[in-house]
Amino acid sequence: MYEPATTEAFAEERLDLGHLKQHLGYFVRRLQITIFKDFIRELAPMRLRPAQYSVLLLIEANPGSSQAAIGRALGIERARLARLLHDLEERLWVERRSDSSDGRSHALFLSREGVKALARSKKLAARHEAYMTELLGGECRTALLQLLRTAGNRLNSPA
Amino acid sequence: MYEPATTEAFAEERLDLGHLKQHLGYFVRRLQITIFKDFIRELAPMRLRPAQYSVLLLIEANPGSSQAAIGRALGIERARLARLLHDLEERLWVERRSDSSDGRSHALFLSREGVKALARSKKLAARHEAYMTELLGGECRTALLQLLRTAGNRLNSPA
DNA sequence: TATTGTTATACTCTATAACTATA
DNA sequence: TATAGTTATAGAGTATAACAATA
Repeated sequence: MYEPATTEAFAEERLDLGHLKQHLGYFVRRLQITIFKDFIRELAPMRLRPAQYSVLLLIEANPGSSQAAIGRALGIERARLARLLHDLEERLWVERRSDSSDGRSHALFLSREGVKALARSKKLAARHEAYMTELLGGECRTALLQLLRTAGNRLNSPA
Repeated sequence: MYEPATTEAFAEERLDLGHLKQHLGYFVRRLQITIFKDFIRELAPMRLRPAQYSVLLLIEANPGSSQAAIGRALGIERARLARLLHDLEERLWVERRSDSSDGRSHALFLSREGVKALARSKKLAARHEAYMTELLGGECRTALLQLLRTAGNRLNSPA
């Protein structure tokens, strides 16, 4: 009657997610963890975490921005951003210059080294994206990206 | 020429996300944070975090499961799950009984109080889902849920 | 040897509060 | 008074390693 085999198979069987299957947050969280783990693994040679990478990209796209503006755009608390930038400044990748028009603000720029480091990081990030695309399938990834942008717009526009 | 107004508007303008717009992980992370914040806010009366809630749901759907099985299903490290369950056991919501067939395992069950607490929590979680649906739009939410489940299956099936 | 569960440690991220200096 | 930036602290989540008990 294959009882032993059946028992073993049962032991390996996936558990029922139950009511969790109805929760968007559960699937979003699992996907986010998977993506970040792979990103962190791929970017490990640059010792760059996702938040640090996102800050570099925003400074690149918006040179001279204040810490407050970067923090608002990325949803990073100013206290945390201050320490994060301190680290990037120590690596000589980011420069904080005092803003002439507002003595409280720092204007942020990438240094030459920062530009080079970001270029290397982008190549690793592209490998990460390629691997995720391979796992998810190109159509699935594209559809997800589209939907998530829409969701982001709807969640942030009223604010 | 409206120069002052233009300057003010520019100061309030959203920054360019730059290359970040190409990264699935960025949008997934932002959505996950938004959803979890609302969940935590709504479930605050139960002092229940997302991970704790997911564990309760899995025990409900799979009574008698071991900690190892629950941890594998949810991707929670056994070390963390041990402390998480210790807390739920202290509240008298979860019971850990020794498994007769395997002396190493604990079989997990909801207590009567646990069942009641979970029922109350589900009502709050439903309010959270309703609010998120309101923000995202029902069609967007349904499409997202569908896509995220597909993504989850593709990411977990090879493992 | 491998697995289950526990304890402990360290690091990241998040959330506050308190403080300064500027506006 | 409000904002920009800094520092400090505490809590949650994650990743390890080490250990005892059991398989």
